[in-house]
Amino acid sequence: MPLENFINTIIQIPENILLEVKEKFVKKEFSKGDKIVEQGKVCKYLYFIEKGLSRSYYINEKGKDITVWFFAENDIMTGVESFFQQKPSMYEMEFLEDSIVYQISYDDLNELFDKYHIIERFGRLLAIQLLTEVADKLNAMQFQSAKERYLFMIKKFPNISYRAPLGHIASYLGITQETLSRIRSRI
Amino acid sequence: MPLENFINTIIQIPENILLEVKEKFVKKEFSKGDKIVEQGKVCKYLYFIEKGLSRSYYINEKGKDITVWFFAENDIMTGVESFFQQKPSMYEMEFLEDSIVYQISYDDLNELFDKYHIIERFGRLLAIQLLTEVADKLNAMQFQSAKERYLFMIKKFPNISYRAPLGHIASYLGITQETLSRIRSRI
DNA sequence: CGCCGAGTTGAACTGAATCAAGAAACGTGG
DNA sequence: CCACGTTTCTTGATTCAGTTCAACTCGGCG
Repeated sequence: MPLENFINTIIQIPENILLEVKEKFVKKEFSKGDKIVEQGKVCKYLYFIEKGLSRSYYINEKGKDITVWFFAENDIMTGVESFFQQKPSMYEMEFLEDSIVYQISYDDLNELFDKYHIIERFGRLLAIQLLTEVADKLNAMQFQSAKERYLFMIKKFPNISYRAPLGHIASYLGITQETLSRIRSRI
Repeated sequence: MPLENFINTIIQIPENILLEVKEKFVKKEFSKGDKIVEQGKVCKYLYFIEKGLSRSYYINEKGKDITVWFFAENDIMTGVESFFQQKPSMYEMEFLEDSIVYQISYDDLNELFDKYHIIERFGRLLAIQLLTEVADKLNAMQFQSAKERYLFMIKKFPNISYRAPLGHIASYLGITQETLSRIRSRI
């Protein structure tokens, strides 16, 4: 089971606790276009994506749609600051494909954190892993050309260009759609 | 005591445990120019800065010195991936001012994580806080002009421009020293 | 059919990089 | 306390990657 495998890549958890964790994660299906977080509202769940694709994004001052992050198979997805601090979200989140996910509510997750030290540890290690990923992207954004960033992204989301519209990918990379189109045509 | 205050801003910890935590953090003084992490070596300690300033940086393919992050009063400083996964560091770290810090070793910290659930939680919440900071900078890097980024940084490190050389600040912002000099002259 | 959103292509423009030369500030030794 | 070399900062001229604006192509679908 993908969720179980994912947890195991981070930390080994005793069978009985793992069972309880899996019980708290509720399987849900979403359709392409479904929104799960709205700007200004609190993000209620943390999701594990078994199958499908989603993104977080916001509309900037100039009315432009900016993709912040993509989430694909075996990713943990949530509005981190909104979910963990239960405050209004800066971002929206929507599915780009019909998707199968497992969701856990803030209260249920905190119950697990309270009850099991090892789950708290799992949370810490997961946060550190996410931190590393964001730091990697920051580094890429800061010191690589548009083309290098595109190739860097392809590594993390190998088939994203067949799955997400060009405009979303471009804003994720911090470039315009036109520039991305030109980069692509030269490969 | 600053370290204690800092911990309290994240989570309330019982007096007796806090005492034990404080015992594990060893006070140290460093001089301007001292290196505490070298590229390719494992980062041994996590530091809390009571007074002073430091930075993490690396030398890129073209031989350019790139500042990754600054750490000032009341910041936690460490090479996150190197320290927590005990693997060779990509970065170096050095002090830019004579500094007073409290350091804790990997083993001692893990002992605390093992022993006290609440410290593990503190670690998780801290990681989430760092994650948010890095995400903020990523957002700034991606969608703001050089000038906006400079002003953004001033908020986070108010007097950095009197404390760190221009070149370090420029590479932190992802721009050249010349560009930063010009931005400054227009303010 | 004809419209509509998604992607492409072209031309002009611009913010920031690069290259190059000086000016200031800084610390170390005589 | 001054002189000298080194590091730090500024300024100018040129170049370039990527933006902007605008027109055009293509495939899908009512």
